[in-house]
Amino acid sequence: MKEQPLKYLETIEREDFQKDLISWFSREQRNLPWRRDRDPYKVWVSEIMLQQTRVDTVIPYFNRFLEKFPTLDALALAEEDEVLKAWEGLGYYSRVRNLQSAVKEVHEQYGGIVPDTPKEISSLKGVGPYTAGAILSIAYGKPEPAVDGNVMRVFSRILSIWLDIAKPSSRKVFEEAVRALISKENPSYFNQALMELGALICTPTSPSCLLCPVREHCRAFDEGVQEELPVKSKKKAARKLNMAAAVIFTEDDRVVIHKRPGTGLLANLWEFPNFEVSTSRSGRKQLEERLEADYKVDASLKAGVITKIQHVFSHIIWDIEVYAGSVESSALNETELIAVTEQELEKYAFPVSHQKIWKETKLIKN
DNA sequence: AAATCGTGGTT
DNA sequence: TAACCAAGATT
Repeated sequence: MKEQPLKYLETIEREDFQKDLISWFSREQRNLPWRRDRDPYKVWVSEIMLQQTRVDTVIPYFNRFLEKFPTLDALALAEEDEVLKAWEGLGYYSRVRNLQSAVKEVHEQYGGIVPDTPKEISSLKGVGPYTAGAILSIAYGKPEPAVDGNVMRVFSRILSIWLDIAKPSSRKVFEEAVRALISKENPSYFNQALMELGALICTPTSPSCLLCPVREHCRAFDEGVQEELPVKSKKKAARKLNMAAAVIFTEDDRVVIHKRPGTGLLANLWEFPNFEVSTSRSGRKQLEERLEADYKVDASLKAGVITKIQHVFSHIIWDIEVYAGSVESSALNETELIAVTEQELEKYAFPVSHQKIWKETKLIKN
């Protein structure tokens, strides 16, 4: 016998639930820049930025991004380096490369109009099940589920669903719940209200049940188990990597940088030359060897470590020793390394770890 | 299914 | 402070 995760679904008074939820959202929703209109392009940009990212972090990025790329066509025609620069510091950079790729597709294949069918919109790069549902419901008023972490948390409590929400297979169960309960009159507010509720009231720890507009519909509150839900397995710890980075100046006081590969971690961002190193030997020696082996560049580095920087990713921790050095600018010809002025550095998108490297180097240099 | 892919804020 | 968390998608 299989446990029925949606055994309480039939007990929800659908019309009452919708009304309580939507009227609360109508009263209490935050005034956010992407809620000023329903422009599918703006909704799209906001949804991509908000993936795994807090509202307060996104707001200034969203405003700057829309200033720089006000329309879908403007983004489609922009240079990728400029787009990455606008994303600098937001993280998960493949989001914005996929976004621009998809926007180009809409520009060329759909006449610049974001498609409004699940099949077409889901085929766009970077648009998964959540984002497809969010755009379809918020921009086009279609009754499609948009199941994110908030929605899984809210419904795990309301319907007392004890599935592990960290498992990919769980999402479809929550989508089924949303399909059964979503308002056909206002799917946009219904979906947004679930997320707003998760963000403001039905929080991961210490949910404010006494302020909750749908408390009377909540099975977990009824049973006093709201703090036990949702069930979420933990992911394994990040692994540490020892790195060494070199801030290398040319005789005319330019700085040597390198563009990362187009796939993988921090794809297409710029960086100071750096390598994984062994702790058993001098980081300086290993750097010089790798600069020669990988880039055919004969640079000379100073002996001491300038500074140590730690940078934590989701799945990796970089411990970086930073060295300074110099090179003849003519030695960089025909290599993957380029030398730019300090002023020009500002135009290149760097990961935060390398922003730290430059900041610390400048502090010590001056 | 489990890893990969960033960063900053909170507990 | 280490762990956890935040409007996920891709491989």
